[in-house]
Amino acid sequence: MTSQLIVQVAVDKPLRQFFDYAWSVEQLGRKPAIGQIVEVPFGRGSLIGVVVQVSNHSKLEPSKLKAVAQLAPFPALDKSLMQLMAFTSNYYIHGLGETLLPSIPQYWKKPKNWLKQQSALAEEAAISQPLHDQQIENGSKSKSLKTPILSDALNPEQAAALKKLKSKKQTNSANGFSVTLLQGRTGSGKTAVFLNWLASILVEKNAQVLILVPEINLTPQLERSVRAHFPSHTMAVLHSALPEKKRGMAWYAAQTGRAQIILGTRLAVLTPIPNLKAIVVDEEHDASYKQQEGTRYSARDLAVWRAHQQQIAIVLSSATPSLETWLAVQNGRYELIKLNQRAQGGTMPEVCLIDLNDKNNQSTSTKKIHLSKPLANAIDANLQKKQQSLVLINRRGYAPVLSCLSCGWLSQCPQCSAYLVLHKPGVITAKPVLSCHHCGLVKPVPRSCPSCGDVDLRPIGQGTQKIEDTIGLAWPAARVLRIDADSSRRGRGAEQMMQAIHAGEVDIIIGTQMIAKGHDYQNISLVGVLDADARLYSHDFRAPERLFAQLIQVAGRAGRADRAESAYLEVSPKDALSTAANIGGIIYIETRHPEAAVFQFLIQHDVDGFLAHLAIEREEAQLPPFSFQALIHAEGKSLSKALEFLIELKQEIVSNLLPEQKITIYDPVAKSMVRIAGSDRAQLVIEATHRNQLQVVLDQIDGLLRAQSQGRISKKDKIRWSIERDPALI
DNA sequence: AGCACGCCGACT
DNA sequence: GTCGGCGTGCTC
Repeated sequence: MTSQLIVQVAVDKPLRQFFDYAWSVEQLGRKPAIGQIVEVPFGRGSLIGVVVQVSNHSKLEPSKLKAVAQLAPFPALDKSLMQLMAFTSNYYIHGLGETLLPSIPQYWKKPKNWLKQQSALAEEAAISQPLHDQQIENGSKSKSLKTPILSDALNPEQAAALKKLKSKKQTNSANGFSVTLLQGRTGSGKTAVFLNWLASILVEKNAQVLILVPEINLTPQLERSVRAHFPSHTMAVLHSALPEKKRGMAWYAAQTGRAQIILGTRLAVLTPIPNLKAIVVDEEHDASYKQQEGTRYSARDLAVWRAHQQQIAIVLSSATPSLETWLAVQNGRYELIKLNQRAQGGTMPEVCLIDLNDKNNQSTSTKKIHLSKPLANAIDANLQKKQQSLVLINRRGYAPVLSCLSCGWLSQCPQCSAYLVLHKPGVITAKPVLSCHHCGLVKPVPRSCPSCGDVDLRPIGQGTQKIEDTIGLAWPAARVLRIDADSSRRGRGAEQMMQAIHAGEVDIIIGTQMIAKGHDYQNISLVGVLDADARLYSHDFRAPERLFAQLIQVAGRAGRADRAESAYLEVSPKDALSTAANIGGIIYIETRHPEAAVFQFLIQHDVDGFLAHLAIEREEAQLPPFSFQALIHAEGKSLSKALEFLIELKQEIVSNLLPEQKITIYDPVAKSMVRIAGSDRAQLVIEATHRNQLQVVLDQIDGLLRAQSQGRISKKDKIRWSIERDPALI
């Protein structure tokens, strides 16, 4: 006689409890296993859940117990993935079910897709087959297929880096965990180094490797080079823009070990990869590794945790490392491998600051009113040389900081290292106010500059909205292409635009910061950055770090070596000399604060100098990574209700706080973008000096909030709340 | 989170 | 007289 088997199942509901179900081995044809994906009856319908515990008894009356209805047609999620999920759930204070289930592709949450036999699924698995198979199928040998880049194709610096990475495996054979920062400027060949390293790991039978990339629009390019490097390996690509079935099949290929290389965006870090042997996080500093909904995890941080837990090596790659990673190197927790040369021998672009305070730089032409004189002249010259120019503009979405046009004064918070943000009348009070998003200070808007007395105070970033329209008018003969975030996000449009750019069908490209990412613009010799100040002076203390990374990236685009050839082709011999002098490209940055550290280090291309500078600033201000933060978000019908909710919460937390807990709880503040989709949003910043103390307090807060809520909506005033640990944006 | 049950207002 | 508001409680 078989004893009654009970499983506990996690479901995708904002409940902390699991649900008990009976498991019939006869009916289901399999023994219960933790990690098994199941269909269970729930209420009047049914749900997909994951088994998180197996036992032989339930506290529930047997009559209330229902039975597991069906099993997903693949193995249970492996133990180490379940541990990763448990960690993620605990660390980010989000239910296990709400962490587990969103990580499973939609396709597999539809039991009608479970009917297929495993053999049929294996055939459909979305993996790119080894190239020799495709050749046999097609009956043709493609000449366009690149041979893998072998280590002897690397320059000496790359070869040394590769050797160092490979040696890690032997020296740490007992303890396979290591984190290595692969730091090198754009074009230094980081990709070739880590792909060759992965190749050495894939020599092991059945080994799987994970490559994380920031955005979808970056993937096609890297995907191509990964394919080219691994002609005889299977690969699965995972990102959220994939059609449902494709994503399901790619996930299946990873989960069943069929895919040797898993390439994906942040969500791929939560993919089951049973034989994972190495991880690469490309562009590790990139903010898109941060999930901004549901379980708000950092894929980079989870990747490091996963590598540690599985005792494997992880490589973080970046030209401009995050301060967190850079400091971990300084502390000796991570290792560093640096690439300094430009792999293809190009030179670095010159960075030129245009001081907007200087009257000589201000535009004289009415047509080019939005552009400084030096930049307008440079574009003129570039057009004559038949070279492409890229103009980066700023987009709305940055909360305006108040600035004095005559002396450069900025509305800084007297008690924080953040800037006060200008709120329009009616948002916080009837009058416009300045408010600090860190500590909650609210001040009236000064009538004149507190520093020099001038009355010409203006929000930074004002007046750049229409630049897109007017720049086309300034050069009527030029072929102007606009690229915005939306169009570049959609794979097709972006690809076509890139082709047009590469084909030389475009003279001036206008776009937001988004366009600086990922793509190579091989013919661009001039980059203009308009209104960089709006991204420098922000209520968010990480703004300078992001701006620096973006500008370095932009500079990298302008300085690619290949461009030199095409420049020679199109320019007469006489001009060739001046063009040649210009080969590294030029990047012009318009600013009223040329003295800012960001720009000064940028001129020198001094990434480490900038990071060292940042580290000192952050330590002095006791900001992350020298402290640990969390946000409590609140969203309700009115700002006052949302603020009131957080004020009460703060009082409760403070009264529950133990004296030894070194926790700072700031006053609730309105969010930069207060109103979204008809509800007002506010937030509360919590800061701790120790990670563990933050964990304890956040667990307390979670308990407190759940006690007075239904799901994630408070009973009183129906405030929707959420907790965000290690926020990337404040 | 859904979804049902349940007790008070303006209405085909 | 009912249709329907959303407050409270449950889901194995």
